[in-house]
Amino acid sequence: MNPYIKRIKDLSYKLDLEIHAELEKVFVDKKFSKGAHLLRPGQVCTAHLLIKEGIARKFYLHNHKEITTEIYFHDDVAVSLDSYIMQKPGDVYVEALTELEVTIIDYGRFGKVKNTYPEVMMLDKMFIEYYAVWFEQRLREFQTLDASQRYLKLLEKEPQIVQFLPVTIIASYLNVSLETLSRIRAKVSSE
Amino acid sequence: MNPYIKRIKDLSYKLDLEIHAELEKVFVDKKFSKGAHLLRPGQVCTAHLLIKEGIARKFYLHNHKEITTEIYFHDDVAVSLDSYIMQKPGDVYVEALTELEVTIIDYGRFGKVKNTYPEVMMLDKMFIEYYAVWFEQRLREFQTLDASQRYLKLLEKEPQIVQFLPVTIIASYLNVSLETLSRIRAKVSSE
DNA sequence: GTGATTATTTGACCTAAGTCAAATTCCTGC
DNA sequence: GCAGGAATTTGACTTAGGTCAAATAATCAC
Repeated sequence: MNPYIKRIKDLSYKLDLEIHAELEKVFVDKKFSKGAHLLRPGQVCTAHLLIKEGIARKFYLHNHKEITTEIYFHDDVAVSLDSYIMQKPGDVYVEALTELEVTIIDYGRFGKVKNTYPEVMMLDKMFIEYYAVWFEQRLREFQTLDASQRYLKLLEKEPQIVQFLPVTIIASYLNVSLETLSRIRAKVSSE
Repeated sequence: MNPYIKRIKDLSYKLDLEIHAELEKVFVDKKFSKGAHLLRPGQVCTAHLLIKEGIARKFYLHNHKEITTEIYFHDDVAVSLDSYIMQKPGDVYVEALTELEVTIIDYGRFGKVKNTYPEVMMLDKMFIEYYAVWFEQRLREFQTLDASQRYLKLLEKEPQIVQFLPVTIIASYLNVSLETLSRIRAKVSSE
């Protein structure tokens, strides 16, 4: 398991029952159907979205082209970071790629629990740390790897993405054209 | 001013004297000469480095090529995030590009203050938030802009970088070859 | 199953940016 | 000021990956 995730889980197991009970009150489960938008540009991101079941992605539009920034599976948390932190309108979509079940963690209500219990604040901080390091690593991949290497790394690190999703989305996640991705796949599988 | 920086400054002005005094005790000033390495691969990043005077950068090596990830000026904070959070050996250099004065904020000693005063923990969290959003934006620039657009954006957002630093470093920050950067500059200045 | 629609692959061609090499220009120390 | 070295620019050539278009292949509705 990713050491950052492990750290978060370890701490959350240690929380006492009272805190757990308070957190439970903040959680609200909700279902979305395939293709639904859980968040759109212009909206303020007022919640963390914890994925319980299904697949989702975050993307933004650039010159009418969709650029996928993250793909979420079970236990991942979807959030438009800038919009959430500043509570200002964002510019991304969060979209259900399959039938989806999520736990919604409301900004305001979670904030209250956070301010009451330092452990919860710590948990929140660890989440941001994970996010920051994840982004730093992803940036490095763009700086150091060419298209095929990025694909191979994805295949290795997140085979579920390659297995379950159409090339259009994988290509936009790798920041290559779908034709190029198709050629990369042809080459890789012929080897 | 960047809204994230403003948020951090606003909160830090509000801290009461007691906390300020505690923080002061943690700060240690130090000078480095041009070319010095404040951090090297293999070392654990045990401090935040707050730049007081001069310019520094962070970079890593990839295939014997230096890739500059950040460039720091007055009031910026240099830290190898992954190494600092996990207190494990990192893989980056922090280098003084000029004569340099920094305030060193030790991990362990700062941690104690953080755990005593929730406001300081909050301050620390805000710093990480800034970092995460900064990385997310930088990633977007690589995903959506070509070499000239990245250069023009840098010229607009951080003219000091372009003014004071050699093309080699700017090029490695923009992730282009120095020849390409030189051609971009020739074109831009002839327009 | 069959036709229609959508996703993927393949082909031909183009362009941004890289590499290697040579030519300048800019700094230094003396 | 000048010789030597570094930094920068310019030129010629190559290449990864993009675009546009056509051909298959897969999926869905009925």
